[in-house]
Amino acid sequence: MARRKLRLQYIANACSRRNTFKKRNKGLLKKVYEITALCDIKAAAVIYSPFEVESKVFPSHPEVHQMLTRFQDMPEMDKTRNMVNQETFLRQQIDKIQEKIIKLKRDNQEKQITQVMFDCLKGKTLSDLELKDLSDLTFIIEQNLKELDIK
Amino acid sequence: MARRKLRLQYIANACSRRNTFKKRNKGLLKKVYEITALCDIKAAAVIYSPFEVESKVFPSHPEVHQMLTRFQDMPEMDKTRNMVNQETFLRQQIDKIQEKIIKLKRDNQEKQITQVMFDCLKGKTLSDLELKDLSDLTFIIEQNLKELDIK
DNA sequence: ATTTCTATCTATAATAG
DNA sequence: TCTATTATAGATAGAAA
Repeated sequence: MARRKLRLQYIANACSRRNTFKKRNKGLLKKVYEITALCDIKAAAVIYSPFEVESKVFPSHPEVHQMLTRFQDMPEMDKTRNMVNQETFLRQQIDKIQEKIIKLKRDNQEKQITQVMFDCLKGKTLSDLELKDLSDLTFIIEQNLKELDIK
Repeated sequence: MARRKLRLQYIANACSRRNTFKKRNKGLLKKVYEITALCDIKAAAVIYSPFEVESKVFPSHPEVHQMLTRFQDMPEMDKTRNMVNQETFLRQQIDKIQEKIIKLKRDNQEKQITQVMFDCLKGKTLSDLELKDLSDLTFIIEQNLKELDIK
């Protein structure tokens, strides 16, 4: 029974792959149901199966269709916020790690922000800046910060 | 710690519900990724989260705000008159700060390398990266985290 | 002080080879 | 089926706001 740790790669053997798919497909749909029941949220999984004529989805097809339709109608930003697939999953992980790194750079942050502020003001006269009020300058600084990926 | 068997019903307690959602959401995404990798199929999960993370807003830095406020409060005549002096002052400050930043960057070289790596990944699609490399990538990320002593 | 969020730990439940 | 592996409930602690 010495089972090796799960290797996360394509299962070449068709029979094993089919078995794994059936088990995991079932487990996945169960998980989707559970999270909707426990947290009272809307969720759906769409799985295109090579073993079935019809792809399995949860919940019923009309409900999923409704959800996806609503999803398409959402503004672009809301889409990216709410849609999660294997691609955005990885990005979320990266974003999360980036946040941690940003935390590590906290001691540098003050100096960097000050740097940006000075860069904004460097060599500029008041009329160059064309500042109406404080918020304008704050906006400029924020833009520069984003370019530096400091946030 | 009496852990009871999972009762599959709405979790009334908001805190527990949120925790459960976050954990299961993460687990669900992992499962979706795994089944796509193992069985080479297309799958996606759409989850409407009631616990949206608040957008990261650049906090107005106290120091910056203080300086800008001081600048704004100057009488109009003094502003223009002091610009030259202020520019000189700013340049000196910039030089000092740039030296400090160079030092800090040298000290944080490892972190920066990691940051660069993530920057390279950012904005790439899944097809840009090779699918089979995803697990390796996750491994690399975890290794980097351990090296950074974040985990 | 208060609250809210996050991370981590461990025992148990659930999954998968 | 059987059990090693994985997921997660519940608790706790500490950080952040």
